[in-house]
Amino acid sequence: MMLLVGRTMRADALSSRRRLLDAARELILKMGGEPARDAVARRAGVGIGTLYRHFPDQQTLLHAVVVDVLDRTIDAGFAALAESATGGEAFRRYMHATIDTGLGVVNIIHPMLDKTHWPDQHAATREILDRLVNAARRDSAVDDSVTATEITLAAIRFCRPLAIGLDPTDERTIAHRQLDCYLDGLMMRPLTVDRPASLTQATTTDRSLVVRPNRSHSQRQ
Amino acid sequence: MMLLVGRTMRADALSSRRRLLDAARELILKMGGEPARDAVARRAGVGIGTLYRHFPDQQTLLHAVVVDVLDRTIDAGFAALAESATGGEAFRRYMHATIDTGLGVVNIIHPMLDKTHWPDQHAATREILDRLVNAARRDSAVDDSVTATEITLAAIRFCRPLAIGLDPTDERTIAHRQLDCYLDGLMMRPLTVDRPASLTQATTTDRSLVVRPNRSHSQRQ
DNA sequence: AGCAAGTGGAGGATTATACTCCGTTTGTGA
DNA sequence: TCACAAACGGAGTATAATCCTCCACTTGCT
Repeated sequence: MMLLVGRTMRADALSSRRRLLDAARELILKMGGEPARDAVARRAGVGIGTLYRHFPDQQTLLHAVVVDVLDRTIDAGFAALAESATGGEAFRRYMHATIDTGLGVVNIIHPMLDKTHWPDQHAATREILDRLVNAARRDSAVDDSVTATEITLAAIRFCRPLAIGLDPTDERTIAHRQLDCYLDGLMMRPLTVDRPASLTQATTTDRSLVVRPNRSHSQRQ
Repeated sequence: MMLLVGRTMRADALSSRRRLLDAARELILKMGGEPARDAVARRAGVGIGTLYRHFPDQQTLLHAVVVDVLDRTIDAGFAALAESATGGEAFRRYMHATIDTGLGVVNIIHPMLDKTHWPDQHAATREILDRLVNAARRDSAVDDSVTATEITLAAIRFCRPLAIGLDPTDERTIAHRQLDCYLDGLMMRPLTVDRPASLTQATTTDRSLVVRPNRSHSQRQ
């Protein structure tokens, strides 16, 4: 009767669970809030009854989505740390992975859950992020003004769909390309001025760059 | 009986209209789709009856939102072109303005409107964007691979709220800061490699930079 | 083959949204 | 200041979406 997660689960149940978690995550990222249960089941391609058996209430579903996303992101974080040559590369790799895992969903869901927690995953995610930021700092890929919070906010931004009806492939391509530009900008931060003179005037040969963290934003408007 | 837009309108009606347009725009950006009429009125702080008097149906409302946003963006575009010293500066300024005007709403709404158009505003917006991109290219602030389409997609990304319950001020600050990083990355694109060697290794003095448009994205996973 | 485990979806209860109507309030011009 | 058209607000009803249960049917596993 009771549905146990793990090896004891039947194959089709496992597949249903996966589809439901994916569907829920995608809908939350799209809508920016709690998705309709029917919509989750429809998108997952399973019956509504199946959804209710796996996740008796919304809390259970949202909690499972968070744990799933965090687990997958943690894996990606370890892989990035283990397989990258530099701190900057690991950091960049991790950020791209967060688009695919949908990490941003955690921050969107968080305020909707009352007193339900996931201490292990939360601590692990936080620790990995800190390690990645520290590694990137150590290699001078980013300067000390780049914080874990800033990174988290970027992850949320880039994992949300644009809501203009793009197919998933295009959506993904665009997000990764935009993230790359963002990271380029973030990683050049310590050396940038409003813009390097070499970029605005092709004539000059002066490449001395001034440290100025806040750049053009302060001069806007 | 009929509500005419313009000088003939009473002051309170004009104010209601403004509040309604702002509320609708914000909700569309937040939800990524058609907002509930009641929600629009509630957020605008006006009665539901007032909404229906101003905009008898959803089409009328959405159309008005688009025209309003485009008009304000066009103004910002002219200001950016007129008051900026370089093409790159004008371009950057315009992009920041699109966050404040909420330009991205146009692309979100577009597919919902059947056969209703706004030819003047559309043409003007397109022309200004082209002029800005061309000006930026002319000044070598961006290379030729940067297209109007890419810019439009970025505008959509950065004008959407993060959906994590931030207050409007923080939301705005974060968006502008993230956009700045993105633009830094975009504008350095022609000169970047995976990352300039000077950033990853403090030791080297070699600043010769190789042209490679696609950079790190291609090497990701 | 057999059966526990799992699925799907009809259907009734509940809740949200759409829209109208009319009594009350308010801006404006004389 | 007054008078009145213009505009406002929101109660109330119709309609639609969403929630959730229940059980007959299907399927993976031993």
